[in-house]
Amino acid sequence: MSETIGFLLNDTARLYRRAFNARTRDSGVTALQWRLITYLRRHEGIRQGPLAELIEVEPITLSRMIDRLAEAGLVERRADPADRRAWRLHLTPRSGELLNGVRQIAETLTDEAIDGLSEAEHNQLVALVERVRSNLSRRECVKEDQ
Amino acid sequence: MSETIGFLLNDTARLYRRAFNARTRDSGVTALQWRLITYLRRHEGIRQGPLAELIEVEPITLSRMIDRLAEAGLVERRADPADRRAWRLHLTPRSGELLNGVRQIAETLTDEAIDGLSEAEHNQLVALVERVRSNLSRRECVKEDQ
DNA sequence: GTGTTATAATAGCAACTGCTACTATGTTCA
DNA sequence: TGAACATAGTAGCAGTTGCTATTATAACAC
Repeated sequence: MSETIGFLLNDTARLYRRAFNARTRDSGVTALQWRLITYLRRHEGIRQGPLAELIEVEPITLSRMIDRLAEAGLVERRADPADRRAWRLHLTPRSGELLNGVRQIAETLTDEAIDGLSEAEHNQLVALVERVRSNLSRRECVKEDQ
Repeated sequence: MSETIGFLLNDTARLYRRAFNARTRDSGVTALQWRLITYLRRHEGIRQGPLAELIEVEPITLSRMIDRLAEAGLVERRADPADRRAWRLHLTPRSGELLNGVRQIAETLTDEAIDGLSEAEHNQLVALVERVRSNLSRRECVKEDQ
C-alpha cells in the first residue's frame, strides 16, 4: 500500500477544493480566495509579506492572489505611508456582502465532510492533522519559532 | 476560528507537497508524478480514462501529467490495438531506477510528518481522513458505489 | 448502411503554487 | 555621505487542477 499520509491528505484536500469550487462557482470566489479573505478580515491593513507568512504561502503566490481579488473588487491595495515598497491590504464593502453567502456554503460542506464523525472524533482529527502540519511546517522555516 | 477542516487539510497537504518537491528537485520528479507512477506500476497497460478515475482527477489533468512524464522518458503511451481512440500506459525501465531513490525520500518525509504520533494515533489519523475523503468523494461521483 | 449517441483523449482558458531572478526602496555601517 | 546589505513586492517559467468545448473513433439503432 503506497497510501501514505501525504497522498491521502492531498487527495482529500483536492476533493474538498473541488466540492467547494463547484458550489461557489456563481459567486466567483474560489475556496482559497475565500480563505484569504477570512484571514484578511481579521487583519485589516496587513501587508503582503506578513500575510503570506501567516497563511504559509510564498509572497509571490499571495501577490497573484491579491491581483485577482483586487481585479474582482474584493480587496484594495493601499500604499503604506511609512514604506513606499509596501502595500496595505483592505477589504472592500463588496466583499462583506459576498461572504455571507459563501460562509453558508462552507459550513454546509464542512458538515458534510465530517458526516458520521462524532464530536470527539472530529476534535481528534483536527488535533492530529494540526500536529502533522506543525511537523511539516517547522522544517521549512526554522527562522521563527513562536 | 475559521480553521475548518477543509482549510487545515489543504494547508497540510500543501506543506507536504512543498517539502517533498524541495527534496526531489534534482530527480526531476514531483510528488504527484511519483504518486502517479506508483499507481501505474500496479496497473501496467491501463488506459488514461480508468487511471484518471482511479486517482480521482479529471481525464484532462491526467492527460497533461502523462504528457510531462512521457517527455521525461518515464512513461510510454502505446496505441491500444483494440481501440484506436485510446492509449495504454507503460512505465519505461528508466522509471524503475529513479523510483528507488525517490521512495527513500518519501518514506523519510512520511516519518517526519507523523513524528510524535503513536502507532495508534497514526492509524486513527489515517482512518479519520479516509472517512472524510469518502464523504467528499461520494458526493461527486454517485455513478458507482462499490 | 447511415445517422445518432457514447466514449477516449485533447485544446483553450483560468486559478493555485513555488523556484529563481529582478526592481525598488529601506537600513546599516564605515 | 556612500557602499553593502536587507526587505517588499513583482516577473518569468513551470507543474497541478478543473471547466467547457472539440476531435476522433466506437457502438448502437433503424
